[in-house]
Amino acid sequence: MIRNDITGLVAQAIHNAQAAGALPEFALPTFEIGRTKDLKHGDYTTSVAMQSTKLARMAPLAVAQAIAAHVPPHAAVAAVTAVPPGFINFQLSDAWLTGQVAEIEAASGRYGDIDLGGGKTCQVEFISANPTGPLHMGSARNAVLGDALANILAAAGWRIQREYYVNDAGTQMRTFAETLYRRYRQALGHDAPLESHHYQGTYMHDLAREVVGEQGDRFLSMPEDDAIAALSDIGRVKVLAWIRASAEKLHIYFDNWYSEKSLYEPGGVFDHVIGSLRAANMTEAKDGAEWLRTSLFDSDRDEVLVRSSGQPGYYASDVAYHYDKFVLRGFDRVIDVWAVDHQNQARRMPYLMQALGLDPKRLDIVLYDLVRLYRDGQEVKLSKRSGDIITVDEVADEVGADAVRFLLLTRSNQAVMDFDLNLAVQQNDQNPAFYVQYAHARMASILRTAAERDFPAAAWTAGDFGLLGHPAELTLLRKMAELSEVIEKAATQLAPHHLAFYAQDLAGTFHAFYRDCRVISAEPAERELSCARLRLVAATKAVFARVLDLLGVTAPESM
RNA sequence: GCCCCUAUAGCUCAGUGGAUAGAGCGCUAGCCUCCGGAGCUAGAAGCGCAGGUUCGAGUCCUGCUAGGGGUACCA
Repeated sequence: MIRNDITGLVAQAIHNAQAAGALPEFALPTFEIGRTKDLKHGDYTTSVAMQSTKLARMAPLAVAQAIAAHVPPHAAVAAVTAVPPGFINFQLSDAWLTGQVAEIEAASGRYGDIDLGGGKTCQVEFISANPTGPLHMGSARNAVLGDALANILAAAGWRIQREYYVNDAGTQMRTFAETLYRRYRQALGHDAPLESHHYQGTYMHDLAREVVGEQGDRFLSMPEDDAIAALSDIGRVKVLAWIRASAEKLHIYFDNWYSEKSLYEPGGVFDHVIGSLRAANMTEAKDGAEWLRTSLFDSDRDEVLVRSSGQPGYYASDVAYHYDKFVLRGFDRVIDVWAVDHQNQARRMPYLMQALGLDPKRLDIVLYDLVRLYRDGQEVKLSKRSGDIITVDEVADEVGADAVRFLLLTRSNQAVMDFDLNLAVQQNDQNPAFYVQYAHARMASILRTAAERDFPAAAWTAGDFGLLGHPAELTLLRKMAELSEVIEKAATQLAPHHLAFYAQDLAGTFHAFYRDCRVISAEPAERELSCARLRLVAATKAVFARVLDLLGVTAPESM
């Protein structure tokens, strides 16, 4: 990307200035090229001169001037200026900016992609809600965050796999199956009251009736434990189908569904990993349990792998599952998306990596904060236990998948988020999701209108973008040229919200262009300019569609 | 108690140690002979408190206040 070119120019300029005697010899400090806030300062800026004053034993502005005077020429750079107190500013050339139209076209929908990943593999594991009920809105943030992250990392050069980890091995699953068994008996007219720890939601009734419809009463004659085991499998499959449908409603498609239970099959991953941990002397028997010796690392305590009951603990699943991800399946990198209430678990993950002999940096845990739902100004409490839940399906049906996704993505991860159901459902200018979609629809409309007014695509696809030069056109081109930097920031910080804000910026910039520059002109003298502008509009539409695609929001041709 | 996160405009939120802190909603005043007014322009309005580091702090450090979360052989 162009910013990297400028970084290289600055390094070269310092070297040149030193060779010419304009600067004393000193080691190149680490410096960054930043975006300016105001165009009057150019497009890019660096504070390297101010950082080097002590090294150079010169006034900051004098250092800046010496560097600026030795920047090699570059086609994309129109001006390099040194200004008080010591900034060096770079202005992009109009020719480079207008040339981005051709770059966008050549990228065919992948404009702004970068290569941070270098084609390495990265698994993004997200949602992973217990398969004990429908997907509720608490999981929607996880869903949208994980999916957008996967999109963004793919644009940043990683080969992505999306995985759902099915927590089908623990006591939650057992409780679910017991509940289903009782509801099943109730559905057949038997007395089987629920206890307080069972799932109270009405969906369990529906599930039980469905099972009765398909399987009849055959589980009544079985021993209770056998019936519960059978119902556990049947129920899990049905609930996972619900979850899959809900995810698809939000435009989310998983490449793989991984069963926690499968870790514990005889001779399976767990047996394998605990064997190698024992061989490496990484486990220790203590108080009747078997512990992973994580205190060998930065932790101040060990963690239980096998409880004194003989059952593996939860940490054992984490160990075995991540062993499978890294060692057996060979992912170069793994990202787990977890709610902030798992923060303590997240803290322990690096120790697990070290115990397995893996570099902890290959694993990122993305924590996100809670979502508080509001309706009519009142907070809507979510409680799966009491059955008082708001499902993803309800909200997606009411609000639309695009609005859900966009609104959930316009917050940084680690901030408690208020989600206003009333606001989201409004299909008007109060809803930012519609603001960005409207911009895309407007671009589509301009191209349609052009075709009706003697500007078919064939007339302008070779339009001369060198005719572009109006400030509003250049501003629009500048904004589009930022995309690769936004993708880099979002990918590096694992923070998709940067894309959501960029989408709003880009929409605003386009609307300003639309106001200032008439695209379709009937004047013969302006026909060439119209063609150039139509080409710009088509390029903008492509960039906008790309951004919406990364966010998982549809780009409508009309609305 | 200890640990983590958060605190920016009336509201919901952005803000990679840099130059005059931004956006949407709401409020005020304007803008359609002509490509989509679901749009645009202008205005009022803000970094929780106190120190520190730095040439420079909304951003880094310390303390305080307030809110959220976490501190099991649970999942």
